[in-house]
Amino acid sequence: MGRPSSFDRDAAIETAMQEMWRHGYNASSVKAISETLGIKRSSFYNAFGSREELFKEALTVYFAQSPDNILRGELPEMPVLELLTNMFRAICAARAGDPEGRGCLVINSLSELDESDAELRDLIKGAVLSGAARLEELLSIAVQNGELPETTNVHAKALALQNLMVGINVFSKALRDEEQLWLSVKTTLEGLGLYREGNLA
Amino acid sequence: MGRPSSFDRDAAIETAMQEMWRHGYNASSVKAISETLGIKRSSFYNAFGSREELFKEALTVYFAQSPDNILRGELPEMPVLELLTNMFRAICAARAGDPEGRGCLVINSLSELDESDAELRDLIKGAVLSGAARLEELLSIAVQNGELPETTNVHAKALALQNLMVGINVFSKALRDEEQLWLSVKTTLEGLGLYREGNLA
DNA sequence: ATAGTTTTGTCCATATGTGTACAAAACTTT
DNA sequence: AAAGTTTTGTACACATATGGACAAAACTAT
Repeated sequence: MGRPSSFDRDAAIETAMQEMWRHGYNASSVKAISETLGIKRSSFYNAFGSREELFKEALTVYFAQSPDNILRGELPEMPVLELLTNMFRAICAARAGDPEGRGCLVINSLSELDESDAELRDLIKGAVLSGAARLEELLSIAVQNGELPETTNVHAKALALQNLMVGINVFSKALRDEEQLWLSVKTTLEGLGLYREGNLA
Repeated sequence: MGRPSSFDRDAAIETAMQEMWRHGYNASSVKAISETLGIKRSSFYNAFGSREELFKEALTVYFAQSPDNILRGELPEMPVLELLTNMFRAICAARAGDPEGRGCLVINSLSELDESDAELRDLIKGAVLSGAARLEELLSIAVQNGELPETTNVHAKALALQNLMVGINVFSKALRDEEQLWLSVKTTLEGLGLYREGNLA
């Protein structure tokens, strides 16, 4: 029913997400994205409503493929500390491996968005803070599992971990070498008593 | 000689720096800054040459008042670890104390700038990497002073510290409470064996 | 006061960017 | 084929943004 769309909506979101990741939210104007997609702005507005709505859809796509997505979905059967170590190693690999050095879309947005985009900013803030909350849950599980001593201050360590994660996502833009990046992370993890050798599963 | 400027150039740079800090480099157009300063764009170009040149001058002003400026100037007479602990505490206080939650101008720029501003991006990258180098120097001094054991891997710890610093400057945009922010930092510093109680001098 | 210098206001051309309006195009269903 | 629906192309009105040109304004030094 109705005229069919000339483009694949999902593929368009993926492309738009890559553009926003590359150039940032504000630099990704409706005009620019539309031209990248090879569609008219009228089609853009028709398909996505607004740039802000598209960004939200792009975020969902981003989350699904992000190296820290174990902070959102369900957990694999694996010791928690091994899981965390693997996650951090995966982040280092992804950030250093990106030839464009784009860092993390979410963290870039946290940096970029100011009061003028209050709603999006709060969305991003929420994502970051819930990441910290999730890390705290994971550490609590590790305590229950006997992977960590009962005396562990899981709240403090979760905040430290989230800070480490935010840091690496931005630091990776300046420090382009994966070994150095990982050294930085591993050193911190070891200091926190949270580093575990593990299989790269 | 010649017609006198209608505005204070230094004050204008300070104001422009605050605007760029608030809204980011790209959002700070020549038009916007000129209007904030209450001058015409012709005066802007005449006084500063270009937006990029003004940004460089703004960076100098920023560095001078940044809570991490001990990473550039000369060192106060103080144990190194105490100095570092104080610096991190000062960063937490500054970031949490900023009602606008602007984070750090340099780190924001590292996040924001992409290939299209290659020169500025390299400038910022350099600043961040030289921060890491300076931290490594400081830790080496601490080893020489006997504040740290000879076996300390100063390179690894310096990278971890710089990562911590980058992290806190961005994380502070989501985590607005100074106590929580400091808890995150203190936990990491303790883990690295670099935390020292000290006077707030 | 006159000559020289620098800043400033105004105008230009051009490009980008937003959001809406509306008719033509391209479908589906009956 | 006709009616209904959705996408698309084109146009409009407006604001933002860049950077240059150039004359008027506001000073200093002679």
